[in-house]
Amino acid sequence: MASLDIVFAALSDPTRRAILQMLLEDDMAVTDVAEPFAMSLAAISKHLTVLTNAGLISQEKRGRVKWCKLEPDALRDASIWMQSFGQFEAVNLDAFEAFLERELPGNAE
Amino acid sequence: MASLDIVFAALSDPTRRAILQMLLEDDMAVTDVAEPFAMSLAAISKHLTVLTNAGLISQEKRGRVKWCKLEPDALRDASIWMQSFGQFEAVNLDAFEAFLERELPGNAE
DNA sequence: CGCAAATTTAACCTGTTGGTTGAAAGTTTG
DNA sequence: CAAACTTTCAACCAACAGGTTAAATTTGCG
Repeated sequence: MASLDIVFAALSDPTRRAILQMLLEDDMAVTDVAEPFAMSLAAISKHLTVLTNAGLISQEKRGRVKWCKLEPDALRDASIWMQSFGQFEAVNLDAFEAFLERELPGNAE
Repeated sequence: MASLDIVFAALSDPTRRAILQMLLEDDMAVTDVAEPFAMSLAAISKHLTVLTNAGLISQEKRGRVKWCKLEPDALRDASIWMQSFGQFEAVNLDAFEAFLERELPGNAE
């Protein structure tokens, strides 16, 4: 399990967060991940390595294409760490309630 | 409002996360924040600047002592960003439910 | 086979991070 | 006032991050 250090550092780059958002939609090949960005394939390849080391994505090579897949479990530790901040949770009640309504229809409230 | 870049980068250092945890207990002077750590006061001062720039703490000088105070609102954006990961939320249901039970007794479920 | 495609590696550059030490600045107190 | 205390500033350093380009690697295909 990647440490919080590694996970938060991986999340601190906007390119990498954008990549994660893209992978929410679907698994993607490296070349397709790189397409929207104004930087070299090599740079994107490095970003993908960082995300992989953080456990935020996994990569599977099929043929000459390497597919990138979101691994959302890695966010759990980071989120749990945040939740340890009791004072914070009170602030964020609205977001949590919205989440609950969406995720557990007819259960919350 | 500090960007996600800055907030996540601030959270990626274990010394800074430890400082935040300490400030959960109570506001603290810079010297007292530094006491448990095996590094110079100047280094801690820099860490506190990073946390301040991220909006995670505030500092108020009273006399010759500068008091550090947790500002948990800054974590909200980061948390909301994480919540945009639908697949992640499903994984984290237990933690969210535990939070709800603790925070909204008699309301959830 | 031989070329094209997909991705990584290597070498390099620049800027930033996290730490150091020593001096400086502002504040309190004897 | 002078000494002590709290904190920051300045200069420096080693290590790392994020980008580049060019070459290498692996795989698919006519």
